Amino acid sequence: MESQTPVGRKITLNDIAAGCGVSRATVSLVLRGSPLVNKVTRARVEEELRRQGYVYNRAAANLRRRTSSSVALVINELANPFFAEFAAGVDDALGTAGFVTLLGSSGDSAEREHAVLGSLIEHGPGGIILSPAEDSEARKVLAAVGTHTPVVLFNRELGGELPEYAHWDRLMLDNERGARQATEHLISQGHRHIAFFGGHDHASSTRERHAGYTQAMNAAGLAIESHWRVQSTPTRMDAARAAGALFEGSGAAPTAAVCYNDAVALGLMLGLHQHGRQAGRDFAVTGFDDIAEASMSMPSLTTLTTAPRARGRQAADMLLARLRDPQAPSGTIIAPVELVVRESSCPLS
Amino acid sequence: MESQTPVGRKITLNDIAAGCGVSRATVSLVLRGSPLVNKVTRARVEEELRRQGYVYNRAAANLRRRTSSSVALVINELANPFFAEFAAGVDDALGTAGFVTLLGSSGDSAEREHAVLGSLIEHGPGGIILSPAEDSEARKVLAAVGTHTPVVLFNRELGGELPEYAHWDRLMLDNERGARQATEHLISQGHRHIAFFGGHDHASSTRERHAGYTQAMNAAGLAIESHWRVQSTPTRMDAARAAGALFEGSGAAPTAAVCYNDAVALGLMLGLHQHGRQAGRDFAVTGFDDIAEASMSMPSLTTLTTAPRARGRQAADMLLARLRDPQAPSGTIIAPVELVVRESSCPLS
DNA sequence: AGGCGAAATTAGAACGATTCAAATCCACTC
DNA sequence: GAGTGGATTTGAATCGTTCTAATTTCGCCT
Repeated sequence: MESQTPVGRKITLNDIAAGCGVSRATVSLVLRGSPLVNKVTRARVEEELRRQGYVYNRAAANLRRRTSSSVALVINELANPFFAEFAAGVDDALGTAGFVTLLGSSGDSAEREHAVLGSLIEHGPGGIILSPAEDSEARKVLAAVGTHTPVVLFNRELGGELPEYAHWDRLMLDNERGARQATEHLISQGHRHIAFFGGHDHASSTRERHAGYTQAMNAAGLAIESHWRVQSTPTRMDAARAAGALFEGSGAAPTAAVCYNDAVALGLMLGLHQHGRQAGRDFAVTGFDDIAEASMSMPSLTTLTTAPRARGRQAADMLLARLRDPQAPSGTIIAPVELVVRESSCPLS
Repeated sequence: MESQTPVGRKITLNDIAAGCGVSRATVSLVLRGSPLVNKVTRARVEEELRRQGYVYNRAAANLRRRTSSSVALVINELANPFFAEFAAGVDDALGTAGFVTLLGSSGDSAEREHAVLGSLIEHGPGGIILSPAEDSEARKVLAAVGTHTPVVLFNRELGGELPEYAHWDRLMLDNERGARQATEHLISQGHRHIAFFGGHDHASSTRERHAGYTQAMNAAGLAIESHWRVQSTPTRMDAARAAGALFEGSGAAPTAAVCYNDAVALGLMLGLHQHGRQAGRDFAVTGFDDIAEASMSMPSLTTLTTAPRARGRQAADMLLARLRDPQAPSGTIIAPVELVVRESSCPLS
């Protein structure tokens, strides 16, 4: 019997109230399952709601209650599987908590990020989860989001100083420890000439991973040649292009490389061919992220798994906790990463 | 001089109006750049907006104007790079049109999809872009979104019949033409014995691709041996397993294969080794999708690129056009796919 | 019949913007 | 100095919900 009119105006509380001879307030109470309303009235109203095909207008409700039921998620590069997984995790957790995700993608440009934040903030999200663009600055982000909306930062630090009254939460990966583990693993495979490949030193995550690598090398008493540090954009293409630089220095050529991330590692494996080497046979490679392709590549890639989907859920949970208690002291969580050994990290031949 | 109060209540039009001795209406006009307001008043108001750190409340505006500035995007599996790219494209196009993206992920479950749609619709999106879950049914989707919100379907048809009053737009891929092009390419490379490898015939996309292959073969006057059609689950593993079947028939062995998709093609290339052949040397292979790995594999894979990011922009554009003219007849766009020739489709040796 | 308290319902003012009609202002002209 | 007309400004209603304070209903007791 539920006939929906194929076409017509939007149905509001007033229509329902009029439709069954009761006040707007009562209908509102029914909608929110208040115990105040009488059983039989409730049934009558519910029937009418169904009959007219009512849909709740959450925006109006939020306006009146001065609440929000959305969270903005701003990702530096959604097309990267790592962040796509992260986004899926965020959306999952927010969804089950009854929040809706406002998506924004910055394409790793601070300028675009600023515009996106400005647009999203006008929709009044309860909070923001931000994976910053490479060159994003604290001051500008703060200007865009204002001081009323809590922020959870993921994956990267912002450039510059954040005023202390803005207490933002952080969820970071244990970059340093991960890179150290990867390096130690290569050392245990017999390698002595190990490069650090890819990424840009001005990004905090790159610096941390490089630091972990350096620590492991120092701890093992191994020297590092300057041409073993090759920077690149964190994409496969650029990494493949940059591979040659590893073998151009005057000193010893490396026999292994700790890569900034999986994309870069896959690109390096490709680039090695053009310099007469084959990853997993006569050159060892490790990545970072454990994207889906890592286990499927030839050779399969030794890397650090970061469980991006779980991180997404975690970031969402941090934000939800903050919404519940805005006054709680802000915190930083460093998520552990785990080494997954596959074929690409062959022993020294 | 722009001092933002680190903490305090949200600023509204009233605060600004009071702050510079002008009415709420005038401030509203300034905000929307109306030519009605005097230069000097405008300057004064704008200064005050900045001073108090005003942020526009779009929800309130939308309520009054009965408009919407958001679009819901529901994806069956966000973690899949193909859909992640698509989502990035959608968000890009919507963003530049001043819309915000409400994200939802259904995890390819019709049930979850229903819940997600129900939740999103309450936020009053102007329209919905839906990449349906595998088992999603027209009737249930319609019940969730109602008849007031335009829908663009992507990539898959819904099960069951859609009432004719719901005129939804569609954006699908040209499976048939793509497979035909791949086949024609192999023929032009000199191949005469060409197989169609992988996929299950009960899936509509497989049937369409297989039809394209058959057309090209017929048009070239080439006969097809029955053992040149090998089915498999569309995964690399199963494809590698099934490769042998190509060479087991009594008739001529194929020298090339059109594969259902890239995953299957990569699996086949792996499986060929075990039957004494090498893809890109003495056996030609094509894929479908142009996943990231296609260009990185050894040999690199000739395939059909679906440009998922461009599809995303296109879907968004279709929806925006529909919002501009709700009465326009609904349409279906079959997006072209493009052949990318790489190493795997070698000439007949 | 009158009174009382609990249960159920409702009127009406918010929330923060937009919009229309009406009110003001301000040179100028005659 | 009244009249005119264009340029500005504004009061008040409105969007669809929530919420407070009040009002109505009703069963039951004396």
